[in-house]
Amino acid sequence: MKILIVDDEKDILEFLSYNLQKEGFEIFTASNGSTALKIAKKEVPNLIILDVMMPEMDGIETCEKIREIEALDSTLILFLTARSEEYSELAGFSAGADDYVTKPIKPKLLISRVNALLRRSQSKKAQSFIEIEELKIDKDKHLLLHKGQVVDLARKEFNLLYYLMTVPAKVFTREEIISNVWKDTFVGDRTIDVHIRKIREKIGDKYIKTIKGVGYKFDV
Amino acid sequence: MKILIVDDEKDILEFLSYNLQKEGFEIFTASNGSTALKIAKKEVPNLIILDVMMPEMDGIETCEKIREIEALDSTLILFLTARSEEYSELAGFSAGADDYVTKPIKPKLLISRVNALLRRSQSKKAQSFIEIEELKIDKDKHLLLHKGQVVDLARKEFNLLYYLMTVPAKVFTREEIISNVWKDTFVGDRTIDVHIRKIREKIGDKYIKTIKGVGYKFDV
DNA sequence: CTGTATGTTAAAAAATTGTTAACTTTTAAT
DNA sequence: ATTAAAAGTTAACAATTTTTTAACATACAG
Repeated sequence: MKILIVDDEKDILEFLSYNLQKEGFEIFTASNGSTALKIAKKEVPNLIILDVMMPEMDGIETCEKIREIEALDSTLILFLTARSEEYSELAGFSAGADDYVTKPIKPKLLISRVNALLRRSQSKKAQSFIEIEELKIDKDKHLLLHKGQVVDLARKEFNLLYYLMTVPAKVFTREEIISNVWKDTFVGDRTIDVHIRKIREKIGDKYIKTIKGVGYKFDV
Repeated sequence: MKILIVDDEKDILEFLSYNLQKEGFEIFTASNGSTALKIAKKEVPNLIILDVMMPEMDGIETCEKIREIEALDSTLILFLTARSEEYSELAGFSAGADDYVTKPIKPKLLISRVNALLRRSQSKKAQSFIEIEELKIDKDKHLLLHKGQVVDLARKEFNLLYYLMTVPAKVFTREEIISNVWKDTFVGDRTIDVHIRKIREKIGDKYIKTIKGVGYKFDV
């Protein structure tokens, strides 16, 4: 794994190089934005650690330039910021950063963040919504759209439908449904049926199918 | 751009004033921490350059006091340190500094760092407001406009609304809200409800939606 | 047909949120 | 430093919605 570290302060470059090299990463360094761009183009690192604060071309600007280079499309960018800013305010994210660490840098924390980032990039980023035919269900927004119309579902109804939709066409037994949607509370079988009915009332009968003697499945 | 320079040595004050004035900044000076606080409160400078080593109230202490003043929330602080300290040990960052420069001061370096800092704060400012339909909320100005009219929100109300608006349509759980708006103080669920109610009183019911069993979301 | 599984309904029970007012803390002004 | 005003928090309870159950109806496989 190649990591490019960009900072105008030699102390920090050495400090980070030392700590990351110890972890077995291949380290490149640059002390300003334009050098960083050159090295990045040549080496195509997996991760670039960028100091936000640099004279001339600062981290944000460098980040934006990097994001314009197609070859560096899957390169991760981690920012070093001086003071902890609120996540949602951090300008770096809009410039295309993937994570940030605040100074003063604790080597252990940095290393775990670097590893987490690289691990995460291996697996695809999970989408928060599932879209099947005329139905779109979004867990983050807790929103169900049916033919573009918002459908109001209570929490259990929502969770149940979402669960069925996670694996379309698979039949879920009531047992599976209870242990996944209700977790550790016990409910009778009829309870599930009632919820299914309420969902059907709201989105129509065609989506949820009953497999007699087995359970329910979401299917189109 | 207003810059407040704080140092107990007159020579340095003059030296820095001269160099920064030449760059077109509006300069204020103070020779000790308590004077600095008074001037800072009155002038609300964009940047404060603080000498770490001062008799009585030192730079670190002054910095902490400044950080407690809400009006100076977006004021940047740059430290002057006498000798290069081990980077990871620099106490200034934990006190809320944004950057530091080591003595002896090279005017060119200082100016480029000052410019980099101010540029950063500008780009932060550029994305400090969110506008959705008839609502415009500006974090820096702590200002909410509803149909072009100013709406007075208390601080917590403001922060809560701003937080919800950062990701429109996403449902935030009370847990998320508490850890982001209240940070590390514990409050009961009812407290959030009360704040939500007060916001609704001021901007109407249509914007903040309750997702029963989940949380609240901002949606149009 | 018959027995079992599922559908349906309404009502009870439980959970969640809304609201008010009292109280505490913070902030700003003197 | 004192004090008044504003902001923030909480408890108590009301209102609302969700969830569950029980009872009974219906469907369907064999």
